[in-house]
This record gives sequence, structure tokens and C-alpha cells, in this order.
Amino acid sequence: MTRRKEPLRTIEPGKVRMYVCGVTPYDSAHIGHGMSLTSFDVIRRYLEHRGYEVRHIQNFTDIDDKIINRANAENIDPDALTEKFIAEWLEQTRALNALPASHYPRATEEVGPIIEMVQGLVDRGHAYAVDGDVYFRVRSFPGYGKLSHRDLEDLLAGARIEVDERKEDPLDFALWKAAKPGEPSWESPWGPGRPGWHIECSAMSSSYLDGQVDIHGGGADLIFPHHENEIAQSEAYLGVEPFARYWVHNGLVRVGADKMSKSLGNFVRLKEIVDRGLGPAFRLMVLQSHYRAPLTYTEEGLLAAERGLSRLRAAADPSAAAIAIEDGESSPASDLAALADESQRRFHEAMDDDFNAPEALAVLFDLGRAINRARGAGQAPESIEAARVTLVDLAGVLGLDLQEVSDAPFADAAPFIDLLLRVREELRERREWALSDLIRDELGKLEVAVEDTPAGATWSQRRG
RNA sequence: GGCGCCAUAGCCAAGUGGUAAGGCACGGGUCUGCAAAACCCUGAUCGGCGGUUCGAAUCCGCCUGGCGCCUCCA
Repeated sequence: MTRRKEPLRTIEPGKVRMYVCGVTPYDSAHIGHGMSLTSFDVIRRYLEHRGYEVRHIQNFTDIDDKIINRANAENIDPDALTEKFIAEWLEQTRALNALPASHYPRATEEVGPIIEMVQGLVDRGHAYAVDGDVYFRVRSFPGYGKLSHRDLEDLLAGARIEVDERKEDPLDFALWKAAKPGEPSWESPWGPGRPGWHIECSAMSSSYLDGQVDIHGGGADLIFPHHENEIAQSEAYLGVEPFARYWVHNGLVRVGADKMSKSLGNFVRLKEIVDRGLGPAFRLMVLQSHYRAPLTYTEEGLLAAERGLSRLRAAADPSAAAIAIEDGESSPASDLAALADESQRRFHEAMDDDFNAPEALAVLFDLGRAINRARGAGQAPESIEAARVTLVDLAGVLGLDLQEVSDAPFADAAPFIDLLLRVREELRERREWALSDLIRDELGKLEVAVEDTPAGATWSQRRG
């Protein structure tokens, strides 16, 4: 609201009520949704890490024009359509290692409270009904525009859509829409109809978070009109101000110089990334830029993140052996332990400052390097363990699982690859390097990277 | 037209008054049969101009370029 960072003071000490605008399940989610999901997941994880109890609500707006149109186009029931995409969303939530929300209310299951709220607004003079529609009377709410910092006259001047003549004022927006023939509808005091776009979030945040929320989140593209309208509805209805204490908006994903969006048709589906097993890399890519800033998406950037991730994974690998090198200047183990504490501190400092994940990640990369250096200097695994555990734990706070084994795509081929490597070991003992290198090179072309270590050859998947 | 944001090394990207994090890529080196991984070394004065200040990437003004919102959108 103030467009500034502010210290977090919650309604109830130690507890955070967080509401994040979810998706309208009429199509597959794209990476913009993935970014939002990841950003707020990290915020939630960090708050929990800091000891807060977080009630996290994410809604599904499972009834609106787009859903109806799409369902008609595919000649299926709207419910069938939304079920499908809700299931897909939950699946991708898992694939991106985002914690599930505490509740996932759906607009269609909250029609009662929505009607109640609309009625309340009518009763209070903030809304009026016309031909089965109900509109919010924007001019009745003095604070309108305070989030997006617009004033009413500017909005009028910039209006680009045709004005519905039945509205008292062009700025008024629909709380309830009368049903057209064939559309899903619910009975209401104004006749059969369905909720307008913004009201579901107001109703759901009220009923699941006791009226007022601490953190209300969503993409930056929701600031206006969605969140502005939510504020108007909720504050006018509840008589509580502010309805949300902290508004948190993630930056939008860009493809090249442009924003990625459905309307521009330049979107990348989350599925395409998840199906390739690059979910974790996507998370790292998102975290490498601040949540408020726009994220430039490129395939190259995704693969770069995948490589960065393997670097962290390697440092976190408990089975990585120290490679003894006769180096007099190996630092004592206590230095590494001290560095682990220092990393802990820097990590918290970064995240305490408006969830600066890029900074926090830099700390992890630094710690990883120190661990590798210690191994290179031949330090005993026991003396490295504390730092290693710190690395794994802190990465976990960001939702990065460094110990995850991601050879799944090659699971079926594993026995054969192992066999090839055994043969190759034999060849290497006989110094038949041409042939052993051929095996390594050919496997490499199949994205199987072979590495010879003092403990024997290992392999792993490597992309790009 | 209104509101607002951004411009940092080849790419991505932190840093909002005290002298430029991190990742990826490139080059050199150590290690290796050769590689890979890992480690070491190497690179930017922060779009331009002017101002404030002992001191600015960081504050102010102007300019240039790009983007977003004002209409469905995470």
C-alpha cells in the first residue's frame, strides 16, 4: 500500500494469515503461475522456518466466462473442465515442490457466503441490483484506488471498454451476474446467476481467515482491478481497514522483452518443464531473481539453473569423498563450522529483508564452494558434516531438495548403463582408452555423464 | 492520454549514500591416461548529461531506450 518494505507485524502474534490468489482452471498453468506459486511458497516456508504458524489459503476461481466458453467449445461440462485443470495444478504444485495450501476453497463451493456478502453490500448501500446483476457502487467507497494509486477521474479518462448503460457509473463492477440461458447458475435474491470475478476472493478470505488477512498475494497484474476491487468490497462489507495488512505482488514473467501472457500467445506451459524433470531447476531460476522483479525466462536460463543446481547437489552429497591432496594449508575444521554459522546468519539477514532469495542463494553457493574446497584439501567428512547439513537445511527452507535423486528418466536404463561402465572399467584397466572413451562419449550424447573418480566411475543425467 | 516500473560484465541477476553478491558461459591453471567434477586465477564503475554530497550504481533533474497497468490474465 505504501509501496515500501515494512516490518511484519501480524494480527495474532506468531501467526500469519496468508491468502494467495489462485488460478482460474480453464487451461494448463504456465510458468507465470509457476513463478507465483514458487515465490509465495518460499515466503511461506521462510515464515514457517522463522517459527510462524501460517494459514495459507489458495483459491480456485472455478466459475467464470472463460471456463464456460472453453467448456462449450469442448462440449463438456464446466465441472469436468475445472476438475481436470485443478488436478493438474495440484500435480504441478507437487512437481515444483511447493507446499500445499492449508485450504483450497473453490468459488462454486462458496456461493452461500458470496451471496451473503453481496446482500450485505446491497444492504449497506454499496451495491445495487439491475436486471439480476448486482454492481458495486465504486463512488460509495472513498478509498477506491488506494492500492493501485489511481484516482477515479484518471480511470474514467482511460476507460477503453464500452460502458454498460445500466450501470450507475462506468467504474462500477459486477458482484453478481445474472445467468444467461444454458449457463451454470445458483439461486439468489436477484434471481439465478453466478459470482462476479472479484467477490470470490473477498468472501473466501473472510470465511477462511476470519475477515482480515496479514498477507495477500498474487501476480502484479492483479493489482488493478482485481485487488483494488477486493479491497473495496471487503472493507465496505467488513467495516475493517485495512482488509489486508501487507500486499505482496510477484513480478511477471517475461519472454524476451515482453510480458508473457495468454493474450500475447507467448506463454510456456509449466507442464513442458515439469515433464522434463526440470521442476527443481525452474524453482532455482525463479529464486535467482527477486520475487518483485520481472523474471526473464529463456530455455538457456533454465538450463543454466539446472547446472547451478547440480553444483549445489554435488556439494551437498554426503557420499562425496574427500580427495586428499598434500596441501599444507588445509584450514582447520573449526573454520568450516564457523563459516556454517556465518552462512546461517547471512541467509537469515537476506531473507529477513523482504525475502531476498537471490542474496540467500548466493550464501548457499558460497557455502558450497567452501565445502568443496575443504574436501579438496582432504578434510575428513566428519569435519565437513556440519557445514553440509547447514547447506542442505537452508536449501530446504527455499524448497530446494539437494539430496533428491533425479535419475528417474533413466531408471529403466540403469542396469544397462551400469553394465557398460563395468565393461569400461575393464577396458580402462587394460588401458584401452580409445574404446573406453568411446563408451563415455556415446553415453554423453545420450545425456548420461560419466565421471571417473578415485572411488570408481559414476554416472548421472546431464542436460543441455 | 493517465498511473507506474526498469536500464548493473557475453547472458541471467543481487546491491538503494561509503566505494560493485551469486549463477551460467568464456579464457588460463591445478587435478586426470584423456576427460568430467572440484578448486585457483582472470572480466563491469553500474544507459547518457547535469546537480546534491567529503563521498552516488545508490538521492534530485533532464534526456535516451525498454516494459507494465488503465480490458481477461499469476
